[in-house]
Amino acid sequence: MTLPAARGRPRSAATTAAILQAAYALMAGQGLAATTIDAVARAAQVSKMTIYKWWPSREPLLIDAFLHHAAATLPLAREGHGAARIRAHVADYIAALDSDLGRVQLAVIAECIAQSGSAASFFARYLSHRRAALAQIIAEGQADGSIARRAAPEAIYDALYGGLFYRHLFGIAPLDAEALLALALV
Amino acid sequence: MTLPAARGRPRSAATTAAILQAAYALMAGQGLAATTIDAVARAAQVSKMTIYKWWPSREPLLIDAFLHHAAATLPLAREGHGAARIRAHVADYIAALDSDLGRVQLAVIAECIAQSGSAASFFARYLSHRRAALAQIIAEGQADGSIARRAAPEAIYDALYGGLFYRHLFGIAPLDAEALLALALV
DNA sequence: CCATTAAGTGGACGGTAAGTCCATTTAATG
DNA sequence: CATTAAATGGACTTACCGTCCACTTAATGG
Repeated sequence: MTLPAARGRPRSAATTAAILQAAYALMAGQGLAATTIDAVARAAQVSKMTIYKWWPSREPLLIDAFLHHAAATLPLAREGHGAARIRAHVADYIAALDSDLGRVQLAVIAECIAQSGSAASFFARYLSHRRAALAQIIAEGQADGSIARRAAPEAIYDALYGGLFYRHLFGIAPLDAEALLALALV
Repeated sequence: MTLPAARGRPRSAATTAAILQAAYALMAGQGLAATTIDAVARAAQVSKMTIYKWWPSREPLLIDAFLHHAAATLPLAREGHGAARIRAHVADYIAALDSDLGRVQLAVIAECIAQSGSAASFFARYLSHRRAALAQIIAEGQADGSIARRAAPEAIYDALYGGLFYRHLFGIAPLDAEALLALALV
C-alpha cells in the first residue's frame, strides 16, 4: 500500500492549510463578497497561481475551506441513543449555526447557488453524509421506542434540521429547537 | 388624496418594468453570476445610470425583480379552509419551486447572503408576510379540527415549508409533500 | 411659447478581480 | 548532478463596478 515514491517537489501541507484557513477566515470575518481569490492569496501569503493550480474555481475552494473546519468542529459521533442522541446533536447544531461555522456555511451555499444554481454540490460533499447518519440514528430511536413518530427518518430529519436551517438562513428568532423537536419526534 | 402635482418628467413605468423583467430573466436563464448590472442594462436596453438612480445596489434590485413576478405568480388567497387550504398551497409552492420562480428565489437569496451575510432582508420584504398568513391558516385549521397537531403554527410552518425549501435548495429528490404534511399536520 | 424640473441617455473614467501566461526559483528524487 | 514538480511573482486581457458629466426628453406652470 505504499505510494510509488513521489517525484519532484512535494506539495506543501502548510501552504494548503494556509489557503483553506485564509478562505475560511475571510468568509467568517468579511463575508462572501470580500472572499475573492486575490484576497485569499494575499491573506495566505501565497501566489494566486498556487490556488488556481489546485482549485479550478472559488466554489470547490470554499467548500474545501468549510470541510477543513467542519470535520473538527461538528463531530457526528456521540454516546447515548435514539431521541437523546438527536436532542444532543440538535443542540450542537444550533450552537454551530450561531458561530463562525454557521456564517461560513451560508457563504459557501451562496457561492454554490451563484455558480451552479443550487447547493447540490455542497449537499453531495457534506450534508448527504450527515443526513444519512442522522436518519440512521432516528431509525434506531424509532426501533427502541424513544421516538414515537412513525414517519420516514429522512422526512423527520428534513422537518427538524430543515426547519432550523430555515430560521438561521432568514434570521428568524429565536433559534430554539423545542417546538420542532416535539413536532418531529413525539 | 390627490398627489401634489408631480413636477418634471415622470418616471417611465415601461423602463422600470423592462429593468425588473430583464433582471428576472437573467437570473432564471443565466444564473446569478451572469446577472450583472451591466448585463441587466444591456438586456433592458436602458442606461446603467437609470438603474443606479433607482436602486442603490444589486441586492434590492433583485428582490424587486422577484417580487414583481411572485405577486402575480403565487397567489396566497384560496378558498377552502384549514388543512385543505394548506395542502392546496403546499402543492402550489412545490410547483413554484420547480419553475423559474424557484431558481430566481435561490439566486436572490444567494445575493442577500453575499452582501449581508443572511437572507433576512428577503424575509422582511417577502417571506415574513407569507409565514404570518400561513400560520394564521394553520391556526384556523387547529381551531376547526382539520389539523390535529397542537404545536405553535409558526413551528408547523417552519417544519413543513422549511423542510420543502431544504430539499429544493440542496437538490434532494423527490420534492414531494406527503411525508412532511403527515408529520406537520396529523 | 418659454422657463423650470426631473427622468433618462451615452460615453468616459479609475479601480478591482478573474483567469491565464511565463520565466524563474525551490525542494524533493535517483 | 540531472530530473521532476511545486511554488513564485509579475504581466496581461477582459469584464464589471460605481461614479461623473454634459446632454436630451417629457412633463409642469406662468
